[in-house]
Amino acid sequence: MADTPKSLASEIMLKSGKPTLRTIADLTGFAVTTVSRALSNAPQISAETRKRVHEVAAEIGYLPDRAAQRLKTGRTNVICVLLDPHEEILGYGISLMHGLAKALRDTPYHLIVMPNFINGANIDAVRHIVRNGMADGLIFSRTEPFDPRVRLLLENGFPFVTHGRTEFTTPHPYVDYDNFSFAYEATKRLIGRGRRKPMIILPPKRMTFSQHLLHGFMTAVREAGVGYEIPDEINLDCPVEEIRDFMSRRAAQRDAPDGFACGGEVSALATITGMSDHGLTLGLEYDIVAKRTSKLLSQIQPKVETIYEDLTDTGEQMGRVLLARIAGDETTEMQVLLKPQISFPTV
Amino acid sequence: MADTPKSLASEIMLKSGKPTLRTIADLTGFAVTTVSRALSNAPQISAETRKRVHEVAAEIGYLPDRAAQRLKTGRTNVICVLLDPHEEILGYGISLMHGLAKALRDTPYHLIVMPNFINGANIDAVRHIVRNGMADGLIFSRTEPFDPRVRLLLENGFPFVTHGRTEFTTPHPYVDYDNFSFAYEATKRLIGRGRRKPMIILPPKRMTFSQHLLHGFMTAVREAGVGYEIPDEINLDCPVEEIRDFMSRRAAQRDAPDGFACGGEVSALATITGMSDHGLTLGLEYDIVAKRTSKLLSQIQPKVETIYEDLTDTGEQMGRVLLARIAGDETTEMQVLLKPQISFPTV
DNA sequence: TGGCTCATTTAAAACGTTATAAATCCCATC
DNA sequence: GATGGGATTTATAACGTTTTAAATGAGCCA
Repeated sequence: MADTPKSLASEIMLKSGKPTLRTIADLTGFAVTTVSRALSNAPQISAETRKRVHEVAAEIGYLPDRAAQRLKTGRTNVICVLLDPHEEILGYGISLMHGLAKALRDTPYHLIVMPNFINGANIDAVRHIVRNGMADGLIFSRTEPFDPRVRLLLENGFPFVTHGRTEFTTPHPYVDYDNFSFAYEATKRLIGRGRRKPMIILPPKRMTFSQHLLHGFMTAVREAGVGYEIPDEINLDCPVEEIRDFMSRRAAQRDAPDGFACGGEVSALATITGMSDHGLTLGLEYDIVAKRTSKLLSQIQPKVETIYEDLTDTGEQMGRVLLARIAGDETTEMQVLLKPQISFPTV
Repeated sequence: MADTPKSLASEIMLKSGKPTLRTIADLTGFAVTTVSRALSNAPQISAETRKRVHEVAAEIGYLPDRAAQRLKTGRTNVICVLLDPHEEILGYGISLMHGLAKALRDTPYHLIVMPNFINGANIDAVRHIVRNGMADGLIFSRTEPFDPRVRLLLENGFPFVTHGRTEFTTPHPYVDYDNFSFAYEATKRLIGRGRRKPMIILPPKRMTFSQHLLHGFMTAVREAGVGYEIPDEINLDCPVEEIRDFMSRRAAQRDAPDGFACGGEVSALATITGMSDHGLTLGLEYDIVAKRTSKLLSQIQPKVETIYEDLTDTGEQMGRVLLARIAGDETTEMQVLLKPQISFPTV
């Protein structure tokens, strides 16, 4: 452990642009191997050496070269998130990513995004990532009961966390929102306000959470013994104008619904607009209870009752679970079901 | 150039998990160097060899190892996008990223996102990326006239494209929206509808495009010789409720504005809500012309006139410009100013 | 002192690619 | 029949890290 004079230190620093293990080795007099070990806190390194190496590393601002680490270890230190085009609206995707990034802070992991250009579960991207080891873990939303992406990942033992559940018998990590409870509670509130014919706007049928929402809705409806309606023509993924037009048409017909459980803020706004085309007023002729994922709706339309889904928290939990899964941690609970905050939260 | 029998081929394939240059070399009988050259279409390789190597590579699904390439060349094949928390609303950030990803398709570039957790231009993230060569190029929004990030990047010759301009004398690549024209046109429309006291809701003053908007607004106002008002208490980054409350308060006072140029859809909705608190109706007592970046507003509130800003296109152009900048292409125009589509586009 | 163990440290190889420099080969030319 | 040169191909050395196996040194007992 040579005590390097200042001049030598700066000379060594100047010669090499970016500090590497070699730089620290030259500076301390240790071998590269020792430096590597000291920095990764390997047990066989003496406390004194470890301390000295850490000091020098901090001083010269050493940062391990990601490419070299990745090449050697096979670990990429990359988490990949698959982004669906439907996540564009109202910051859905960004909130999730923000939460993810929060969980990944102070870890070596980087977040790379792969937007899905084609519609539906993009199995090709997943296969590509798995086959070529492009990431250490995968995150995606909008699962289907027998989602081919989940099957592929399970078969290959590739770490991932879904936002949404499946119906495979093999359990896998997920962080999901309890959409049954949401729909059940939302519908009960509508009925509680005296509405006798609630309608629910569902996501496309193929997705798992569509079934959960439907189930919650039907449970509430049957318990109360009221009528109900489920539109076939529209879903939460439809363009705003289609939902609005549908509501407008429907309002003009007989036996129009008098309550709406909306799975998203946009569909709630579209419903209000469509209904108002026929002079129907929110709070008077009908009510809405909607899922709230941003601050927008409840501020713009305080008459819409909302139940909150915290997507940033969801993202953060997904990150946490994925890191545990990658680390092979068996103690962490890998399946998280987030309960709706049904206690009328204020923004 | 040995013609390898099938059995040997499969044997070689089996031995090594992931195909590498070595695999192709063994399969074709060429040296690793030759294979590398053939795949990168180096001029000194014979057409015949090149063809054969490409064939085999395609057949076994060879993909170059990113880590090895990065280690050797120093190029990361990564584009980093800095995400501001204010980009959360209405899919602003996601649209941009979608466009970016579109430009990066069929290139080796991956898109990594770094959300900004602290408020304001986060120079630390930029310094970290530059110093440690974490990416080949950088993308960010919400520039300030003398944005420290731009200065740092210019000083280091690091490739980047901003969404927004600066006032540095050294030119740098940007893709911006002509916010002067937007504000000018929006205000003229308000005046054209007979409004005599327009108001504009601006982004925080420190950002360059705030000045552009202000300038456009003032030009229109002065040309027409009408009154105007510019609120000091609120800006486009404010939470929805603050804008709504402000509008509500302002509507109650004397000489309330009768026209609003809104730089975002959310502020437009908040304005409508705030005004309606005092029984003022859009289209009757006042008008709004707003910037439209999603399908939401114009469908929900057809009475709000909108002028479109295509953020997906913006992202795509930014990607295109950045790739050209990285490639050192001098012919590509590095400064793009997107004109508002003032011709009353339909969604 | 020699031999043994345990605690540290080290040298060398490897990950998969590209760059540099050197080696072939083929053919035309003297 | 050598000589030179252009066209191809190749061996070797890196890039910065981790891993494997080997070396060094100190302490201890015989």
